[in-house]
Amino acid sequence: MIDIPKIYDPKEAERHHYARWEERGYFAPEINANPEAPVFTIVIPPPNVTGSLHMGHALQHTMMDVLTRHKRMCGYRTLWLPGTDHASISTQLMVTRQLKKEGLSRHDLGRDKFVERAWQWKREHAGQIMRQIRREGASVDWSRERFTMDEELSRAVYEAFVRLYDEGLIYRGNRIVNWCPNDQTVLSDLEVLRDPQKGKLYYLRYPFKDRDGAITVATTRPETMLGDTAVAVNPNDERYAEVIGRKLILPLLNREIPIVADEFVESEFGSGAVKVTPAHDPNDYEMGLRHNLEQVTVIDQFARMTEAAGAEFAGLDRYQARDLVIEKFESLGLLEKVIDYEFSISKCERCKTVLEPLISTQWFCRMDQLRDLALRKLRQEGKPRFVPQVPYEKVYSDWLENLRDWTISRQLWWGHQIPAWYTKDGDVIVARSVEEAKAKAGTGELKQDEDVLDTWFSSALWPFSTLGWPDETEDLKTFYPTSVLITARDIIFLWVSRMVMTGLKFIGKEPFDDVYVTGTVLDKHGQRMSKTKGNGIDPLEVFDKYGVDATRLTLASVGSTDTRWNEKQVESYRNFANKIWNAARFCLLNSEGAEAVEHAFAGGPANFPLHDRWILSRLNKTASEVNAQLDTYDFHGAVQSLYHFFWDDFCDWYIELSKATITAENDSPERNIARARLISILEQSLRLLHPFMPYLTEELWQRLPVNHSQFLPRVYANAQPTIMLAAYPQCDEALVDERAETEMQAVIDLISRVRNIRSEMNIKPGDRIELLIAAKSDLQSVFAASSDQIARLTRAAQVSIDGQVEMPKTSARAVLAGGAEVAVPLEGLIDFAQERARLSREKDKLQKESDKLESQLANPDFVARAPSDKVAELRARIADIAQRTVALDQVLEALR
RNA sequence: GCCCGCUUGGCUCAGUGGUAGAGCACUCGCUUCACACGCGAGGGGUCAGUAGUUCGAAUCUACUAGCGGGCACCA
Repeated sequence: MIDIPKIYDPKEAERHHYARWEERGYFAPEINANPEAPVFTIVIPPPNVTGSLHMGHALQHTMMDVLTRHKRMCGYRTLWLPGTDHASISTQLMVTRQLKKEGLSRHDLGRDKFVERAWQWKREHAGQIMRQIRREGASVDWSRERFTMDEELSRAVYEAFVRLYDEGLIYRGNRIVNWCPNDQTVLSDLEVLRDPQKGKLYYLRYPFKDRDGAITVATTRPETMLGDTAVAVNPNDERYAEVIGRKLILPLLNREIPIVADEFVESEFGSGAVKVTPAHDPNDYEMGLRHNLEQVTVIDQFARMTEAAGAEFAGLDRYQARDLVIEKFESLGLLEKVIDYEFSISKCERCKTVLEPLISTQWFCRMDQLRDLALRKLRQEGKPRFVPQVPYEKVYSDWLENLRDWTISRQLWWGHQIPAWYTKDGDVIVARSVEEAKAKAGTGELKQDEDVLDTWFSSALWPFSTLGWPDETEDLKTFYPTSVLITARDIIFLWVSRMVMTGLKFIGKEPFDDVYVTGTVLDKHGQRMSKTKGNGIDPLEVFDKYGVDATRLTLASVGSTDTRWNEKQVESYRNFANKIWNAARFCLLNSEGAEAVEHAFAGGPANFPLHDRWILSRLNKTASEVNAQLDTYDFHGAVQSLYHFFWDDFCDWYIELSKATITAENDSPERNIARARLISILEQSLRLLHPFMPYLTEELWQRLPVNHSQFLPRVYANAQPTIMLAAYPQCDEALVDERAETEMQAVIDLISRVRNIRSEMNIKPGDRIELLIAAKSDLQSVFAASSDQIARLTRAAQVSIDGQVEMPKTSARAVLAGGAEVAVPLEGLIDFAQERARLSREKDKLQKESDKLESQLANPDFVARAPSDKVAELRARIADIAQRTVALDQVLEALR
């Protein structure tokens, strides 16, 4: 006899199957030998090499794997391509930290050695997240794993850079940028964090040059006044109309600065006059350009005051300088007032340092043309298609419309060094390689730009650089555009939009048909999980505690809406996994004699017993639902359909209904065919479940006494049987049987009502009862055919069925839909009062429902305007209730 | 300031014009020969509020309130 534990141990299954799938090459698209097969492609959003798996990854990977496994089983050639990105800033941060422990700075090491250390660090750490992805069960094709700094992908980066430069879409310029004084690099607008702060607003007086009095300006950053080169007012502000053009004396430095008029200034705010610091504020920078103002840099790249700030300030930290400025204004009587003020401050997304706007020379990518490509694609062809469309399509297009040029250089060493070289004369040569640069320059004396590119620049090329671009590889032709991108909403701008733009630019096709935006798993208080808050849940710990499959079901259920983490939910899916395990255990313990399971339902359903026709109908409807749900990214709905089918239909009813035949001692053909059918339904259910629960389903499927290769399409002729390559069940319309479902429902209702009587009349579970059933001809034959099962499931010793039955007075009764009645004789046991109360409650319920329906029907507008089938349906329901009410009245009368 | 989302039983969430659902929690009864990570039977919601559209609204529209998010920022 087979020995199967009562409790499913997920670790056992997780240990074995993944390695086997991977070794045998099942994840690679080549496993499908049909060159005509449709193609399904996903590229993974590359995690940082520095990172480890968090809940967001687990969520996205679950959905990607569900889709990939589903399509693979549906006969597609599927490619899910894994990889990581090099994460310039964070990796450099990590390596720098490591060096610091050795008492070294990156400059002590020098660029080459530093980069070598970074590679070493990458080799040591990339393995971790790759192991974690394996643990998830992700069916990614490891043979195509990529890293953004691989030679091939780097080639794509340089190619893209050169092409964009040659077209004038990349340029080098001197502009105001977001500078991180800690990381010592520029950041793009998207890497800036806006952090609300409680601060102060300082009102400073600037005296006129040639007359008494002063103009008051308000500022949150007094130290920047040292770099002021003007004061601006609104041209329509009458208060200041006559001072426009006059000169002020900038206190502390005694610099002469003009009063200019600019529409940007809002008269209502502060004093209505704005100090202008072109070198240290983006808006002032713009204003400075409009009025030809001098740019005086008073803060340096370390956020310290420069010589230009004056001898007293030079070398001070910006915050020390602030205090000193205020102190001096106060002593000069030029500090009008200081008020509390809330505003947002720009911080570095990674290290949270307050950024310093600085003017510096950087490389930029012009976005106007690229943006237009993306917008046109969206407006004319609706691509890519966002799911859910609301609100993401609008979020995406709104952002594109207001797009500014992208700062792509970074003052870092780890990353793609900008492929620009400078000659001694200062000429710039942009080329794919140093050799090409030398050839272009006609000289070997070149110095390469020190900076590297923003990591997102290489990520933007990911959907095609990973497939071999710029070469026209077979992979590129076959797998691009990819089918769907699954990602979190916070990188729609950083990443999704940029991939679309580069894809359209370089390939002429959008990189993916669909973009599915997942919801976010929040903590139990509704807060986003984050490292700094320390409220994150480690998916690996959840895997350990509840199993990977249960975790996957939980995450798939999140879908596209934010959901609070609820461990009880995982527990319930763990229980579901155990339920599946035990259902299979039952089937296996009763599998002796079951032969040719794949032919268990041969011969068509016409002569099958009701419960077989019913479960086939339910199974095929479920297959239909789940296929449709997965095609529309309704992960939550698919999980619900599967859960309901397996637990409620298959376990609670089909298995129970089958037991009468299956557990028979004798080796009869009826018993054996019923056993085969039970296993067949289980086998198909496992295939339906597999994309969500890969480990459990493989484990059980392998144990089934079936000819496994029968379920594998021919294109896998050389593969060992595995459920992951078996065909995904499709709906066979011929097996959808509404009549069987209606009839089965009547049987289920009957059994439920009798159980209700047993419970309410306090009949002991072990006590056998007698059932008297009265039903009209059609229902009568249905009940008659199922009488053994009815007896078993109501624990009845005897079941009598007839058209008309004399119901004993001492019986508990129930009136069913369709006018059927059931009585449970309870000689001497029945409490008349209790039974009357029970039936009255039931009658009240019916009455309430009937009243509601009647009032609807009483409305002439309803009858006139509602669709006729709705009206008919209503009438039928009323009639049924009326019939049942009459019957109930008779029973009540008899109990008097 | 602009834009968006959410508000359904104690909790976490489904449900998008026609009889309010699930899981968990709760009550009662069960060591019934797959499963106590279980089985059977129950209780519990005027679907945030107001007004409207409609024969009919949890579902569509408008407004209000609360919560959450995005974007732009006022120095």
